[in-house]
Amino acid sequence: MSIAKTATSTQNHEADNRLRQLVGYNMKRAYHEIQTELTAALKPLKLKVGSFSALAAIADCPGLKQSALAETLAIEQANLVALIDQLERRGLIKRERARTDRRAYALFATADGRQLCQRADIICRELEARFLADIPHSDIDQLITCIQSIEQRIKANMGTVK
Amino acid sequence: MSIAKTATSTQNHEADNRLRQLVGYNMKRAYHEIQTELTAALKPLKLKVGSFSALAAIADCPGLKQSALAETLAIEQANLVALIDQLERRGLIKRERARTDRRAYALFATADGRQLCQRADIICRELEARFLADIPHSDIDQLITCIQSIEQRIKANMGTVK
DNA sequence: GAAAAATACTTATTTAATATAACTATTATA
DNA sequence: TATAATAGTTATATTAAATAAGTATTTTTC
Repeated sequence: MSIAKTATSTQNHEADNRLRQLVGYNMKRAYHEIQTELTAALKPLKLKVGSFSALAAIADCPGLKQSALAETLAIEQANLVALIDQLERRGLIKRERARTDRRAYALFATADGRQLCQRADIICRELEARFLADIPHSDIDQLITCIQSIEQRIKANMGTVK
Repeated sequence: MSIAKTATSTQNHEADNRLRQLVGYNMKRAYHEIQTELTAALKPLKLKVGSFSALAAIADCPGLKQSALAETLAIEQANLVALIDQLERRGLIKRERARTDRRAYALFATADGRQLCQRADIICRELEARFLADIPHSDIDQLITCIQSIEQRIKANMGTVK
């Protein structure tokens, strides 16, 4: 008599064994955890992952235009507007009409914006340092390189093919 | 005269240099690409990333209960209901009242469900194989291990602290 | 130089994933 | 037996992300 491999007998543990072999599934799960922690950590600054990303890019690239920012962060221009609006309302950035192109806005972080960005950046780094503790720097660099190369490969190879 | 480091002079490229040093940011960007491709690849099977995950877990763990599935996939029970409903309506899985606990449902994949799961699984693997080509298997294993350990570290260390 | 096309941003709307809260039925606990 | 906890459901809210259409301006084309 064959014993069915039921949930009870397998203790239901590791029902996602198959999925765990996929890079995508693991990345989704890990990022979800990171995102949850990061969102909580940035809350005191009234920043979210998205608004911090935008602020950091603007602070690091004064005069950046909205369209370029959207491209950099891979978000739709349309979705950027509210984000930028909020940052501007809080006095963290300002919009200036681009001199060469009156359609466009050049974005600049204010002193307040740069300062808050710096604080947020430290929070992010410290958060990551906490859960990356014990992992050698070289491994982390390698991890980042690997993840970036996956992103690049998909953007380059996919879509073009089938 | 100091030349301001404006977007024009920096070509706006790499405004996310700072963010690129963060594991989380890179993971978000990479996963977004993966998810887009995977969603498209599964579309012919009328499966999404979420429904495939649920189907695979059920197929691999016959008799799994909904609550256990939700825990495994780290999604809310409430959000699982519609997912399971759809899979059941399509005849890919069936719900059976657990004999020992009439509150609970034991979930089983049907023959159709197992077959579709198999096809979807192949699609996922082939997709990943395409963008992981050139990366040695050992590196991929290491990558997955690293990502999983990050997930585990966060779940273990965070929340408990501060 | 004028018409047409493209670009930058905005607005409004939709979709999808996720989170939360309250409810019923059943089981476990005190 | 009363109480609390669990499994599933329903309804709702929040959020991120995608889409489509509109205005102003610039670029291209004839």
